[in-house]
Amino acid sequence: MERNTQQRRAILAALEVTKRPLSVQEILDIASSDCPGLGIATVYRNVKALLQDEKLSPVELPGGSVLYELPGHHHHHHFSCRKCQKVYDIFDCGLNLHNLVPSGFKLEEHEILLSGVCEACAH
Amino acid sequence: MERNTQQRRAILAALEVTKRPLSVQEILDIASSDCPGLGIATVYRNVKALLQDEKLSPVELPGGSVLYELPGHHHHHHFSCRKCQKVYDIFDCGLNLHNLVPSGFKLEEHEILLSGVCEACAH
DNA sequence: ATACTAATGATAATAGCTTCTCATTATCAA
DNA sequence: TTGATAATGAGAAGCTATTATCATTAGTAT
Repeated sequence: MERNTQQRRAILAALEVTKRPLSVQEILDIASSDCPGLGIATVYRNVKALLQDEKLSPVELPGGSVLYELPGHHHHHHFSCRKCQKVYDIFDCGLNLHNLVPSGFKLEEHEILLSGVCEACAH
Repeated sequence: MERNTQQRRAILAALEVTKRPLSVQEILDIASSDCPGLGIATVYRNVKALLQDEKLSPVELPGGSVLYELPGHHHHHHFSCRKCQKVYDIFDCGLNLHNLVPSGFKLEEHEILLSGVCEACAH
């Protein structure tokens, strides 16, 4: 059976309170204030379990880092700050790219990654 | 001084012939037919040097893999095949996303990554 | 052709991140 | 409460990608 531990509650609380995608290390740092002594292995274990239960969504960034956020949002994009490395959710999606970022944010670059099946593999 | 070795020629030839972004491992595999015995360390060394000389451009994918392609193209996007994992260049960019992919290709997903400076860091 | 030395190939070492191990702790059904 | 055991923390181990080491090879100026 699955136990409702202090550690798991602190991890979920960190994600709920922060409202943006977090790395494993960020989850550890934030949840540690609720739960002193929290170990990195426990964060990894819980993140893995939460992903399998679909209580957490991965956000994969170019460069290799993976962040996690609570699911339930509909389609949205992400804004990555060049200076602080934080990643913010962007909900509006009219594809006028400059309108996507919140006021005060400066959009400098964007990347579009398309995926699907290429011609050679379509058969 | 910089020497024009058989290995470097084979590495550049692999990128010229293939006309799509390649991973270090793919470069090794393809260039090995021109240059049997080619070592992975040599590919890393040459890729690093070519990047510094801006004779090669990195293509960073969500999930962490980094591919390399010859520069000189103007702004373009990439199409990643779900089945064969190959990445193709997409040159047309009208932002009608379905028009971006070549005929015969099936567009299933796209990701947009915006980046810049967030409000908190703008000051 | 020769000498100098940059570049190479094989492999050891490193780095960063993630998972495993295991003794201990804490949750929860009864 | 208590007993069974899932979950934890600490650190070892594993993994993957990249870089360093070093004896040997090969490009280049002469």
